[in-house]
Amino acid sequence: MGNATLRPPAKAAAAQRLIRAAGERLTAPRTAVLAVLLDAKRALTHHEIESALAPGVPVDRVTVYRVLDRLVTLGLAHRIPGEDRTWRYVASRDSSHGPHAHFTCSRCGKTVCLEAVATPPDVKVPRGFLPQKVELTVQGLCASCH
Amino acid sequence: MGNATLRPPAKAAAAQRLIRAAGERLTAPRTAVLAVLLDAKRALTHHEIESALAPGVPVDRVTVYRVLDRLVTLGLAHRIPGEDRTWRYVASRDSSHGPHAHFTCSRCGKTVCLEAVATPPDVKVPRGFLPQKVELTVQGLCASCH
DNA sequence: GTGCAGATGCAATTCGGTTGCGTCCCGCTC
DNA sequence: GAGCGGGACGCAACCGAATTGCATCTGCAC
Ligand SMILES: [Mn+2]
Ligand SMILES: [Mn+2]
Ligand SMILES: [Zn+2]
Ligand SMILES: [Zn+2]
Repeated sequence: MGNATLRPPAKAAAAQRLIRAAGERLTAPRTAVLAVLLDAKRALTHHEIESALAPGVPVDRVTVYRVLDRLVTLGLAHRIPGEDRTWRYVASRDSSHGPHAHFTCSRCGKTVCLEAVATPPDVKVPRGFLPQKVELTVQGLCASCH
Repeated sequence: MGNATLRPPAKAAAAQRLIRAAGERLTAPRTAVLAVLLDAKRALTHHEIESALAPGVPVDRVTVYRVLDRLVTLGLAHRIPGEDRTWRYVASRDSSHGPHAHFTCSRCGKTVCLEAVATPPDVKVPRGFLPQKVELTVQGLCASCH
């Protein structure tokens, strides 16, 4: 009825579909958190996710952490370690495209996926070492910070 | 006179030379911390550095943090962000060789420089973004963990 | 509708790192 | 070799992201 609710965004339905498809129990916190991620144009911190959630159903901080962990495990999201010691989360748009680089603005912290830049799959490691995952992060200034 | 002191290691003299050469005031904490780094064969956490220091002159935790910051600023050491949200520090062996990749064991946390692997200098970023530093980290299992 | 494994909420805790501030001491000057 | 001044140090308090323990609740298979 024309109410002014800004959250949850239209992505809620998509979120539900993805969670179901992953064979997970469908809960309000999961739907809400994933919807926020699907709606975002950049990587979000736990804190940013929490406040994007606030107006609707309140979700406990710890639950947000646990939901995010779960989404990452399921491959529905990935998380990026930050220079500022906080994780940032992004919905994994398309499970078909591989691991990629990320850019973080050292001034405002804004973090985005560089989907065009694949991480090198062929790094040479010392004898006996078993490489599993390659992380490629670019620090610098974003468009609005320089 | 033949006492069994294990610390500071023989690298103390080298540490003093480097600190002097950087135009810095020579203090016991600085010498001790840098000597530990010069003696290490892998990247060390703040905690590891602190305990490597312990038997000799006790140095305050906070001082260790400040000394490490300073060494990094001076280019005498570099630090590596970890998946476990802790920095690891390495003496910068040779100021002449550029930025390189790192390997971190996801089981034991052991971190080493992959000096042979240079970080790609040419990453393509979105319009208006200014890249400044590229971080290339390989996660996996070290020789003694798999 | 019932039962239960799994999910949530809440409070307390951990832990790497930082800040404020009074005291100390390195290295320069005379 | 004393005197001095600014930087370095030690100590205690603090911060914030993330984790843990546990009681309660709930999605969903039956
Ligand atoms: Mn990404
Ligand atoms: Mn290195
Ligand atoms: Zn920015
Ligand atoms: Zn290992």
